[in-house]
Amino acid sequence: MEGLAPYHHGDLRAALLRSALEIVEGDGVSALSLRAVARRSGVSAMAPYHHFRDRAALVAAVAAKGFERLHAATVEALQNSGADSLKSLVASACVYVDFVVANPALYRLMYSAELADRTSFPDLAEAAAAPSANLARLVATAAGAGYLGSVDRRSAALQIWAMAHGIGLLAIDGYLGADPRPRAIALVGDSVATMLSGWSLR
Amino acid sequence: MEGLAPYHHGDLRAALLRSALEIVEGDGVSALSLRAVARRSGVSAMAPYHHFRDRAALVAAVAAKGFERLHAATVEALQNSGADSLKSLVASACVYVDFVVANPALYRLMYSAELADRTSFPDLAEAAAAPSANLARLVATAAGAGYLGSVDRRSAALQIWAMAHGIGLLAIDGYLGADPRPRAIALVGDSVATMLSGWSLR
DNA sequence: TGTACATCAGTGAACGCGCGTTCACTGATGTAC
DNA sequence: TGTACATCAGTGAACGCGCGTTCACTGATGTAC
Repeated sequence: MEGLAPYHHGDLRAALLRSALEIVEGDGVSALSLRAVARRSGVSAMAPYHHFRDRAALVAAVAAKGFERLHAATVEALQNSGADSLKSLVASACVYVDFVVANPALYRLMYSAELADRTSFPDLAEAAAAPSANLARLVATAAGAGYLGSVDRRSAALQIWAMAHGIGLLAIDGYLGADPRPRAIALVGDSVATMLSGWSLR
Repeated sequence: MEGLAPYHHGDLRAALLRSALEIVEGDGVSALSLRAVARRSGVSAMAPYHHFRDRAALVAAVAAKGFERLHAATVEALQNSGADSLKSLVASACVYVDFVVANPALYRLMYSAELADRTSFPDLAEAAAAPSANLARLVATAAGAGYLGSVDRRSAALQIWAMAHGIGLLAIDGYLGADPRPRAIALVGDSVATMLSGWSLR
């Protein structure tokens, strides 16, 4: 408690998670190891084992944090937009892509193959479900307003999600040029609007 | 030359590449190492260095092979489809997604972050350009047939690509259920058709 | 046709690295009495 | 209020692993003469 390196950290778990996010954004998913996280947190290599069962648990916790942030960003944006369901869908797709571009390595981690099976990580599964549920709600509202024509709600939601996912990934992989953010956001906004107008004809 | 283990292999490079593809599809990108490739080819651990400068070169060569296969699949499908540009676009998007679902780990490798910078791998850059060029051609034809309205060709191509990319990835990541192939193909076909009908209104 | 020799494709041992994980430990914390 | 003690969060040494890469080598191939 004298300011320098007390034996007990206080909130090491949170600190480890913070370090993990920094490592991921700085050097990519492959640089994320328990030892690296410990090192960056200024703690012995074994300390993380008191907070994460193994490497997979750490990775899952980081991914869950990512989904929480993504969800929070979307929710915040929706509070500032009106009740118009087309605008809400477009806006949240734009926020989604903006998140991807702002957190490329984290987003890749959230959808990395090593986390494909989430049955062992219920917290991650729960965190990942929130954005989906949000989208489903927006699509249902749009359907109520007649934007979906006869199109299945689940299909509509998947197509919007896939488009945002795809544009975000292409952007961070360099296929949209050196400064992809404005372009990616414009593209996803356009495409969601196009899909809704296409569907409403059916 | 007596049938068993001749000193010189004959075509080790091709054999190594074949092993690499098997390893990737079997155990994922992270299992792809020079040593593993040598092991599976029944050759000493150092032999691959005569054919690939380092691990990155091997990975790039595998990715290039993937793009070649993807392109070949698309080209073949187009020969069997008619001249209708809407049908051609829908068909090649379906073939694209089919390829992704059939070669999940290879597709992930093709778009992995470690290959984002292709300036050091001109062969890979060239292989990756072929599918894009193909799509651009199809979009140009569709534009000529009035399907694009006033929409920019490059934007249209990017949106179609992003949709196929997104749906393919969601499929192989398990978001489309246990047997995603039919569902993924139906989704991408629907969505491309929707986009074209949406655009033609503008 | 034979031979010398350059070239090339493979071998095998060895190195240093960072990693995950185990183990026995020690210092700090908080609670029961 | 004080003290004994259980609990918990951290340490530090050690292990075995697969990896990329280096190095000096050797056996096979093919070509010049």
